[in-house]
Parts: sequence; structure tokens; C-alpha cells
Amino acid sequence: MRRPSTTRFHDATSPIACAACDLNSICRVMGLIPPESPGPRLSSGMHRSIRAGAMLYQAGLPASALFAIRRGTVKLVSATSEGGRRIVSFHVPGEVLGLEAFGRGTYVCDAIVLEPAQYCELPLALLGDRSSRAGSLATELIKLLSLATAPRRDLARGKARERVVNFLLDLSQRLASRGLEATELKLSMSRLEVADLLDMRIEAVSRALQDLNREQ
Amino acid sequence: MRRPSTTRFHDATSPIACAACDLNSICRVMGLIPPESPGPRLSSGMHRSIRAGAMLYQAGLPASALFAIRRGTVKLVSATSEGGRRIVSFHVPGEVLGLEAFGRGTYVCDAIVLEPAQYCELPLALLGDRSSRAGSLATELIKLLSLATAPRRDLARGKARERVVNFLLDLSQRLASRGLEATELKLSMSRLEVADLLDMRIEAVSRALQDLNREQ
DNA sequence: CGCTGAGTTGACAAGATTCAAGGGCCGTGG
DNA sequence: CCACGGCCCTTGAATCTTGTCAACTCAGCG
Repeated sequence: MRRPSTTRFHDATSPIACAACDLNSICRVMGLIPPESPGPRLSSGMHRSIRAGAMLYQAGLPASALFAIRRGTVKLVSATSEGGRRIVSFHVPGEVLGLEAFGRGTYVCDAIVLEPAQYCELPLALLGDRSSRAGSLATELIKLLSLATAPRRDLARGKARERVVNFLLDLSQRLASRGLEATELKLSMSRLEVADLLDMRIEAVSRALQDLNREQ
Repeated sequence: MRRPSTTRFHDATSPIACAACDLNSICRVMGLIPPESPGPRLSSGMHRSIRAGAMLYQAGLPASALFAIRRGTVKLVSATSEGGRRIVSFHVPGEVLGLEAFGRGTYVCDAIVLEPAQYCELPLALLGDRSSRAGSLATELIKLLSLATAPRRDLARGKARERVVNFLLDLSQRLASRGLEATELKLSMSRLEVADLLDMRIEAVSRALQDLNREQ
């Protein structure tokens, strides 16, 4: 699986600290991280490595866990009503995937890893048992889900150039908000994948990136 | 406030039954609807009428309640990073607004009523007190939020004609899924509002609708 | 060392925006 | 009661952007 190279954007590749992960407060409530520990995670069987191209989970299959990305980038792919497939979003370390599990019991997208990645897997069974009892877990879970319901900035809007700029800004801001290197992005996805996300052709993405690079 | 007239699409205007509302299971858990009652709502101070153009809530203000639409259409408007305003979505009876309240404590969009409408208001205070205790309420709330996290079909994609078709299909399906008349839509929003949602110009929306109408 | 796949670039065509004009409906004020 | 103005919608024509098609480079790999 070859990945692009010629842009001047570079990505952060170090694993993220637990403190910057969206699951952090939930892990704490569940006792998976000792309360006094500020960031580093206790030796856990829950975080795993995975190769590029592999799937964290698959649309339609019974949902068994939430997934938190520790390192790498993950794309969500969903089936369109016309029988095609479309990239819905890219996700960076610290973000949580699979939140639709509680409502449906199945995942709605494929979650596909773009680079060799690390992630934590939090089985729903652990959450399910206690959410009906411990109030603070339910509260944290509700908070996490509620944040995810806010409409996200729609990247596939405006002219080609704006879309690409918005895409880069969005990615950069999400990396920066988690303390990752975001001044020089290395795009871990192909032009084709960007084009898919932004509802453009690959040539238009290429041209827009070239233009931006030429203008420094 | 004038509304369009010349399309052959017609809307349902009767208030929705509680049974078809997304808040239904939560209202039941909270005892707001007697368990044996199948649909009709008990005499409640919670549902209200509101005039066209009024706001259910406003972006940035402290969130005080969830809102369930009973009759009419509501648009969500959010501020863009460039200082403009953009229509994020339209909502039909049975849908619940303000779910981002738990995570942020404030609303992220303006919710503006398009026609004379009815809605139910469920104060967060009622939910907040109990979600930490009663497990079944937390469970229902988590289910509701989780369903809302699933990525929605992105309407502002493809060519002008496809966008309009997808918009109409999406609206129709959401009405139909709640038992409302959906074979003949009356669009309660203006061309300008549709154009805003679909990231098009008003002229392109008009032409697409004309084309579709001419082809029956 | 040629193959393959990703990326870039150019030329042209298709599609959308922009600009301009006109029609219909409604409320207002003479 | 009617004329007027405003707003929404429609339509046409010119212009611009993007999609499409094709050719080419470059890097990695057998």
C-alpha cells in the first residue's frame, strides 16, 4: 500500500496521550486509568496495533466495542443509496469511532486504517453492564455522545479551492487541538480519497494543492 | 412571511402522534405519558405553539431543554467560519433538536420555525436530575444520542439535479417514516433556503425543480 | 529494466454561476 | 378599489469553474 509523498505537508506520527483522548474521562470513570496518573495508560490489553488497509469494524456487523485512535489515521466509508461507496470522514488520534453502536447495535460505516495504526478497543459489554447503574459513567457517555451530535463543518461546500483549504484547516485544527504537530501536514490519504471526501475529481484536488503550494 | 406556492409538492400539516416521536420512549420512562396510552399525550404544559420565523433556541445561549417538533418545519442555521450563516438542516415533526446540549451546555445552531408550528419542550433539569439515578432513562437517552451520531446522508453532493432529488427523497422518506403524507410534498421553505442547504444558487434550484416537474 | 499506480498537467466540453429581465402574488397606502 | 412596490420565483444569455479525457512523469517493485 503506497502512500503519497510529494506534498510539503507532514503528519504527526507519535501515539497520542490518554489525556488528549476523547475517551479519557470514560476510561477514568471505569477505573481503566488510575486517578492520579495524568496521562500514561496503565498496562492494558485493550490497545492494539493494526496494519494499513485493515478494518477496525465493518458496516452492518453487530457492534461490539468503541474504538479510540491512538496513532494513525482512519477513514469512515459508507454505502450510498446508489450502490456506491463514499468516504464520510477521516479521523485522527484522540477521536472515538463507533458511537452509533448504542442506538443500532450495528456499525453504519466501514472504519479503514490508512497507515499502520494503534487504537484502544473498549467493549460495549463493559459499558452496558454499568451504564444502567453507575451514574457518572452514564453522564460521561451522554456527554461524549452529545458532543458528537453537533453538526460538523461541511467540507464539501464552495469552490474547489475553498474545499481543499477547509479540509486542510479542519485536519490541522483537529490535530492541533490534541497537541499533535499541525503546522506541516503530511497527508496520509491519497488524492483520490481526498477527492472522494470533498466531492471533487482527483485532478481538481491536485490542481488546488499545487496552487496552494506555489503560493507558499 | 410569504411561502411558495407554485410547486406540485404538498406537505402534511397535522400534528404528529407521540408514538411516532423520537422522544417517545424518554417521555414514557419519565412518566410523562401513561404506559397504557398508545399514542395520545396526556394533557401537558409542555407542548406549545409558535409562530413562523420565531426561534426555538439560539446558538451560544445556555441550553435549557430538548425540543421535539410536533407540527411544522424547523431549520437549523449555524455560523460559518467566514462570518456568514448557513442552513445546516431542515427538521420535520417527530424529530428532536438540541441534543448537543448535554455536551456543551449551549446550543450550536439557531433553530428557526418555518411555519406556524407546535413543539414539546423537555427541560434538561428533568433529565439531569434523574439520568444519574434511573438507569432506564440513561439508557434511552444514550440510545437517542447514539442514533443521532450516525453520519447523515450528505445532500450537498453531486450535480445540481441529484442534489435536489436527494433533498426531496430525504424529506419524503423522513416524513413517510413518521406516517406523514409524503407522496406529494409541499415545500415549506423558500428556494433560497433550499439553495443554501444544498450549496447551490437559487436559479439552479429553480431550474432543477422545473425540470423535475416537467418530467412529471 | 519495464511495469504499475499515484500524481500532475493541458485541452476541451459540460455544467453551474452570474447578470439581467420579467411575471405573479400580496400588502400598503393613496 | 386600484396602483405601487417588494419579494419570490422563473427564464435567458454570457462567463467561469469543474469534469472529462488524454498524455506524461515519477517512484517503487518484480
